Amino acid sequence: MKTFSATSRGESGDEAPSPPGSHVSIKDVARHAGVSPATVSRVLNGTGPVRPVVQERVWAAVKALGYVPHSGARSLARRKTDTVALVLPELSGDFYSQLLRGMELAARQFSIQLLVSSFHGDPAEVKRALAATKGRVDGIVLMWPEMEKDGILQSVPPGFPVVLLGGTEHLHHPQVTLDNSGGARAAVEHLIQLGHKVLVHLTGPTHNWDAVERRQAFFAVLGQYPDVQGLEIPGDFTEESGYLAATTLLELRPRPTAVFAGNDASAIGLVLGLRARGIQVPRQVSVVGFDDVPLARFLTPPLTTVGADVQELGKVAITALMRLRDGSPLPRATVLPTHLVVRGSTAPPPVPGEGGAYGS
Amino acid sequence: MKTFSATSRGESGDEAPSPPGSHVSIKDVARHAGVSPATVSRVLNGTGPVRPVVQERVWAAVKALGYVPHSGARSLARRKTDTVALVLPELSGDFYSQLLRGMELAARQFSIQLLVSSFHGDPAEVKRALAATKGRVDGIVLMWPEMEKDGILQSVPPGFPVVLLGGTEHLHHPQVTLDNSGGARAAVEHLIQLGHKVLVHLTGPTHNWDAVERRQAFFAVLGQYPDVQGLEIPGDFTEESGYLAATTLLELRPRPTAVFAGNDASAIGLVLGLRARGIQVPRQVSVVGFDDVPLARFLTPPLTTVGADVQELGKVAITALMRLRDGSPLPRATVLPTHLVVRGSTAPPPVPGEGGAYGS
DNA sequence: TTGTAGGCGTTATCAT
DNA sequence: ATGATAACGCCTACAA
Repeated sequence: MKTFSATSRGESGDEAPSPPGSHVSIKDVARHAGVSPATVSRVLNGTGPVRPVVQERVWAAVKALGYVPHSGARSLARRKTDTVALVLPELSGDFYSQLLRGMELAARQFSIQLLVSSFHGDPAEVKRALAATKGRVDGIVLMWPEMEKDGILQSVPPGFPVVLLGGTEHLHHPQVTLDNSGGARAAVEHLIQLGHKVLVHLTGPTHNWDAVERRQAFFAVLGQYPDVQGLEIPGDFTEESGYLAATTLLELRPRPTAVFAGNDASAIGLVLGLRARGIQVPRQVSVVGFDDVPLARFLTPPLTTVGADVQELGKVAITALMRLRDGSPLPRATVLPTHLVVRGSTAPPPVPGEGGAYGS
Repeated sequence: MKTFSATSRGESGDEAPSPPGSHVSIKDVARHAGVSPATVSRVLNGTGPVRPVVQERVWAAVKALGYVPHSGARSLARRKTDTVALVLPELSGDFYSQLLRGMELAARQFSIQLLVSSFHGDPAEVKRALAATKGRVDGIVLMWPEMEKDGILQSVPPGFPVVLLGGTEHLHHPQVTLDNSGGARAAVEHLIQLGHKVLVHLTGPTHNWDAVERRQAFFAVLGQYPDVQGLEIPGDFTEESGYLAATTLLELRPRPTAVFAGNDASAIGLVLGLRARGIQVPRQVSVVGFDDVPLARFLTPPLTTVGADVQELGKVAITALMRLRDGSPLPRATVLPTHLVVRGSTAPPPVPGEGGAYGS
């Protein structure tokens, strides 16, 4: 039941000072200021020469009418939207949360807007999302961690600015990624340095690019240490798969004393599963994760893991996209560093005879 | 140095089958199909009658040229963008993460896009963000937890669909909120039921609406229990303020045995601060938070707190906005339930003489 | 320095 | 059933 008196303009400062129902356009401003729409456009955009007196009049009209430019029309005319699309697997979770924050920060710097969408692993959704961005954005940041591509980028015309986020090596677009290999190597070498001789890798999904890179690095490092044995247990990055892996782990022979999990979620699940079976971490089994989620430091014991500046990742992605848009030269790939965070879930292997060994 | 052979169409299925550099419009499709743009528009939108034969021809042309509609132009012509703006205080953090997820889920249902921005407490940013949405969106979800308003909504014309998220009672727009009062009441009553006689409320920022509501509820409940005493310590929702509050708490006389913190972050800080001073939770002091962040259950002891379905909050906000847009009747306010989650950080007060009391 | 006119890519109203 | 034509709101040569 909202009502407006005709004289309510500027009453509480809470609403626009314009008469209700009116959609004021640049023409209205022009008329009110006694000039042409072109002139209004010029003073609004600071383009072209306009006499100071006229500028005053235009601004006055703008304020009086509460005029706000129609960005849609503006975009159409300028062929530039000042908006970029973010097409991500998910929006929730620590990782995406940080990523979004970084992107938002960068977006503010470049004065652009963010159009977000997530596809939850569904290729059809990706295509839909990408198609929906046509004519709405100046560029796209796409994160597609799956290995298969098959025409994901159909609807985006060649030459349109696209930056790939995360490990999708297969498309001809610049990409920004985290150093999965380096991080994984550091993690595995840390375990080896501690003296572990039988390591297990709790893998991520086989079709996930990050998971594949981490797994490859795991075995690559082991290849350099002939006296160290490497096994693997299939997982899928979920906490549950980690929990279940605990059972599998205990049946393995020779008995692993350390696990490099594909990510923190599964590492946490593993720790929980191990504890449920009476196995102590890190006394009997060491565990290292990947991601350094906020929760990692609150776990008991605090989780040793591989961290990265995800916020920075987001910033870099946006910056790269803006470069692309502006036609600046751009490296085909940008790899951001990862670093090992040693906390409490890793320790030297139990010494035989001192009761550290588990099982019968 | 990207190059395209003229015959690369449909080669890898990775790019659009159209010749490079071309921006195909509805006119191109029309020409290719030997019809008028109007007809193409009709078959694309399923509006108006078109002979099946012609439809076939049009679709063929669409596919052949890899045509994708220009949503910008579409929006301008239809005066409908199928996009809504989300103007939030932050994008990162558990709360906003969940909120975003809920909104994204609902957005998918309504086939709309999400334009997001955050303002980090800066009123100027809010105004900028809101102005930037003009002509880009069909509606706005605004979360403005601060008490002051002063023309935040200047740039949005009266009658434009806006839904307020969280406690901002002052604007003439429908709002969707969580039941702060109910949750706070439940928390305080839980402590009283446990037998506590001296309670402390660790407050949030004085200018924050949620904080104010929770504080009011705290004292409202105490008003009903003459034998229970209530004190307050100023905080600001940060973990640090909670940590510092521990010191203040220990100096209070009479000695409080239970604390109702304004949110989880400060509750966690408090628990940490208490522990650093050798005070045991919950044996010596009980603590209850608000929000039920994921971390709460991993704390030692697990935090008793007030939870809510934040994802649902997001869904409801979007749904409300869509209703508004479609002119459906809408309640002025929708309050979503909160619920107490009893975990390990609350217990009966220490019995004097049994060594539970702290301090000298 | 300023105005006029055409166009951005679609949709919608009228004729035909 | 289909095709001109006029918006939608703004920008930008081109003229004046």
